[in-house]
Amino acid sequence: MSGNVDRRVRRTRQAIQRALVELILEKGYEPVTVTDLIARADVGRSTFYAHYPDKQAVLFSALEEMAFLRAAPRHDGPPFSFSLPMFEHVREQRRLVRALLGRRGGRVVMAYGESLLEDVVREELLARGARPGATLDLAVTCVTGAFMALVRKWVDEELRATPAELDAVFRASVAPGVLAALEVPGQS
Amino acid sequence: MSGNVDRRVRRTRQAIQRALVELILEKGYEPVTVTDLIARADVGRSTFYAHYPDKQAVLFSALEEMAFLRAAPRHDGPPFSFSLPMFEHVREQRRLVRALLGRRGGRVVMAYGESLLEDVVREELLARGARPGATLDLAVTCVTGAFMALVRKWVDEELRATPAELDAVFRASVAPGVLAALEVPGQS
DNA sequence: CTCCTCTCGAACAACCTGTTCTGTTATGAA
DNA sequence: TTCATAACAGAACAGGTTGTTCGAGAGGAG
Repeated sequence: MSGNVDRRVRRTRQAIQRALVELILEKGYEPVTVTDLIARADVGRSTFYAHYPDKQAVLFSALEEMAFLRAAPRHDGPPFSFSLPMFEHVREQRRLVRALLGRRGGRVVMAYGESLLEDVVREELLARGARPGATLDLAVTCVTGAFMALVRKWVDEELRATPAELDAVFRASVAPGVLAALEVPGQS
Repeated sequence: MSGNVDRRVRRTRQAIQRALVELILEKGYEPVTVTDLIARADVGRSTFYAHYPDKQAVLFSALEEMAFLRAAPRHDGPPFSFSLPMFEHVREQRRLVRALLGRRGGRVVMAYGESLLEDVVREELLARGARPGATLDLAVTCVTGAFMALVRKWVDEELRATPAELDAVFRASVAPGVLAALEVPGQS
């Protein structure tokens, strides 16, 4: 009894989520219709609405798979060391991430992903001694914006690079300025 | 004869664009229908399709007003000095920018705005002596991503700050790292 | 095996789209 | 001012999507 739910329910939800990812990769998020989804998932129309109120709800359920954006940061190593593991994780789940965060993805998901990452960044900066305030908020936005932009372009294959290269340029680009602006020591 | 077009044409197109901006601010881009648009603009259905093939075409026509993202950078002052004038311009056109680039805006416009800004950033870095290559591409993405993230949050009023504050934190956060990573001197 | 949940598939009204048509009005040129 | 014409309004249209409802049937839990 995985998850304590009927096997049929698992099968149905999984089929719908899988179908959504496939269809987003083919046509982008917005053009995907519920009719497309149930055709691809081979599921009855009423069945769909028994599980999800609309298309967007499927999106959010698929989002759980992107929980790596919530990974707890380490505060002892070099700054923003969440970066390398995340890029590696993104590479492993490239299909999913491209569907959700890539160019063809929806706007809502991007905002959600950004907010997850913001928490990670803010937490690390606070742990390193930054003081809460407007400047911290701005800096967090910069760091998050830069990282997410890299991820978006990377999964869309507008950038060709290895996780290590992405990580190196990302950290080298934002860490010095941000840490100095917040008066935080570079290494612990 | 402004623009050498029939006055009725100007009136119609303007009304439709204005209606789109209003409706995006009220409900977001995606839920806006052509039927909404023509009702708000008080324009006949056939008239709409005589001017635009679809909703998205209106969006792109409104985009022309955001040409300030294409402003030519100066290469003599401090790095990334396009930032302050742009933030000021954004403040003046807050309504429009929020509709197009803000949370309720569409994904396509965001990509378009990002690509405009990327050109500006890349041009400046090349003028400062950076060498073309993968590292430059990554750095440009970081800078652009950080800037656009600030703009998005600012117009959506998730950040409260003056253009000068935004400019200061933005430049302080990204300039040192990026210039160092590209082996470019800090000041000319 | 039995019961109950889940699923199927059809049918539905309501909405939106993009096109076509006819008749009307405003515009710019003469 | 007059006038030909380009632009407009408004209705009607087929085709597609949405979200709901219903009864019949299949599949899993116990």
